[in-house]
Amino acid sequence: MSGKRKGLGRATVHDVAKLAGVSSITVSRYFKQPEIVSQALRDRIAEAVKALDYLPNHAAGGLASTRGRIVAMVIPNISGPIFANTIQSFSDELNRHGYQLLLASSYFSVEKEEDAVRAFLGWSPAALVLTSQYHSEGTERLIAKATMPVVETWDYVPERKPVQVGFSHIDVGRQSVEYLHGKGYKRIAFVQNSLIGDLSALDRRDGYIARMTEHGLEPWVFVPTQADPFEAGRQAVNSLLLRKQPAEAIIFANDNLAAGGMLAGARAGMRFPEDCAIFGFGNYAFSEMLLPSLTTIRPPAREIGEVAALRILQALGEAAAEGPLKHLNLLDCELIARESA
Amino acid sequence: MSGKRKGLGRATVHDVAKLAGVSSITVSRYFKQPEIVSQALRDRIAEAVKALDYLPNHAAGGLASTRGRIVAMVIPNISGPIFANTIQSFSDELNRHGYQLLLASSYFSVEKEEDAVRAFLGWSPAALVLTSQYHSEGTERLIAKATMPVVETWDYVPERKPVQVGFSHIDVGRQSVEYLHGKGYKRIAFVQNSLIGDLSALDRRDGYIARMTEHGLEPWVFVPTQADPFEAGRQAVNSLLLRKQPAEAIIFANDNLAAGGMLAGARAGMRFPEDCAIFGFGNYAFSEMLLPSLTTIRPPAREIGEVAALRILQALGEAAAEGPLKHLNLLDCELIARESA
DNA sequence: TTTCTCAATGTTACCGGTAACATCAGCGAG
DNA sequence: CTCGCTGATGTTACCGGTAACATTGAGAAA
Repeated sequence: MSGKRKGLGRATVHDVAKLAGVSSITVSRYFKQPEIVSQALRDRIAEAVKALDYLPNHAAGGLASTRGRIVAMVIPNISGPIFANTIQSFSDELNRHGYQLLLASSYFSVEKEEDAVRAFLGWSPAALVLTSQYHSEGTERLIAKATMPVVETWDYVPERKPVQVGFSHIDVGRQSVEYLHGKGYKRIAFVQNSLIGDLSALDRRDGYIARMTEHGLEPWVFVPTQADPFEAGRQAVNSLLLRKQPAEAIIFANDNLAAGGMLAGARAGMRFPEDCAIFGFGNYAFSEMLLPSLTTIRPPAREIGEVAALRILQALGEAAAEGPLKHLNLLDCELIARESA
Repeated sequence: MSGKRKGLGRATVHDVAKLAGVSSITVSRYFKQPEIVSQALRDRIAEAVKALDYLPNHAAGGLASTRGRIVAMVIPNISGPIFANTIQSFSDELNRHGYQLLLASSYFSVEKEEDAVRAFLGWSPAALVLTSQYHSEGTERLIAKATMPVVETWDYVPERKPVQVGFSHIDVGRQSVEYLHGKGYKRIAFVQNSLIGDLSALDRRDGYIARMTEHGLEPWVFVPTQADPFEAGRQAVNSLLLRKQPAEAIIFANDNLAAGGMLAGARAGMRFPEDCAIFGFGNYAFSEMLLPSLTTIRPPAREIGEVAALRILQALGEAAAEGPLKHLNLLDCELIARESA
């Protein structure tokens, strides 16, 4: 009932200290390094904490120690079928160690990404996580100057300075070709997604082109004009199959397109894989529920989140159990052969 | 090269102030209320900010003003098919107004939820968002004492003190019955999910039971023992259809179960809806891609996020454009009639 | 007994902003 | 010409913790 400034009205370390008859720093130590506080004081403090319903103010703590327990992540989207697993596992692993997740989405826009990074840096997060290796110049400058660990996920390009946790999209493209080629298919087309900005998908296309060429086969890339993945898939199937020399197999840039294509084809009386083999990417939740179930490549979404969190915790000195080399940063995709190819 | 405490090594308001030849509070005002700073000083400050690459430290600002620009949200899960849209739209709307989202998942565990709430309160978020009306006692106590706005989502029970933004699960159950009853089905079964903890799903079941009873029909609830939704669906279909008096229609607690059931049935040669009508809940991404496409109810996931954000912004005085009553807090679900029922 | 060591605890100042109040210049009214 | 008011800017202290250094006391070593 007096202080000029109001505060939040909550109990502070000082209140706890007074009640427990110790100094405030001891209360602070009770939380950060309980082992250096004597049992007697620990008990008294615990009692006071409970009596006052004390909750530490992390903003104050972070300010004083210049190392908050927040980790910031920018991801293209939350609601898409791809990244949610990464966010989930990343968040869980962090929470387990007492860190909190600050999240924003970029929608594959490097400008939005930069805005988010700028806003996040204001919170001095303990670490910063981005998606892919492609950023704006501004972002590059910010992360170059950043003092906290920076991790790039969903891509693996070890030459870059930030730590990478991901996989090679180019190899995914090659792997898809390899699988279909091994099954005897020759006229293998690739359907790109029309989503502007997802640069990594273009890497997969490049891998496809490279491997096709190595096999002496002619690459055949179709770029849908429809934005809706469903419609785009239909468009691709119509264009690639209703012709004299139809495609024998189609690699879609993602499972959404593949499903759209298959569904359009099925409703038009086509049969897969008899009329054409279908190959996707992403292993979305529905992929195994389709008829025929979709052959695809599962990106290590969950693993990326886990390993990224692990690397960050290590960098922050929370090393914990796991041996430092239990995981490598280059993760494997899993080819899931189902009915469609 | 001197100060006892190191700081983050970044430029501060004081640095900017010195360079611009003003006092630090003026720099602070430049950011919070530019209109009360003279044009001359604004220019000088802007220059200094750019020269030093100054980024405001939000932790310090939040501490001093006791109102940070962080909003905390606890949600059952991120990677499931349901909540991602809510998170996405919520986060987008907040970002648009300069707020950041702090996120944690509870996995339908009220204890985990309480842990998250406790951790979040330490950041003195500007607002707190929870899912559903069911919490632990500890959580109830915490939010009762909380000074910031608290919003509960995905449920609408206006009697409660926290603001609600959601829909009535009981009505969803009734609505499902109504639709099938209107199509002439009598032996309508309900397949509950076995996911322990999702209390709202039980409300849907109760709505089903109530409406069935009102129609003079006998409720018929099947509880799968399998945890995997796919397997659970199969189990339900086998149990409900391979009998003398098979079910004519089945309402599944969610689309995952429905899809699992339909797929199991299809592979066993059953035809839907000829042999049995199938009705889901959730309108998951795959639901329109199934063969037959799934009749279901779309919860207003995206709208919940938007309205929750709007309510919070209003409570924080960021009123902004939207008239206060443009949205109500009780949102509508959309029944999507497709092929399966 | 004296000195030294080390573990337990306290004192002080500071992290980077901003609320509250003070000051000051310019200007119209009396 | 002085007074009072208003808008622009500055001073001071404080938000709630914790780093760095100081102090204390008990037991070990001399």
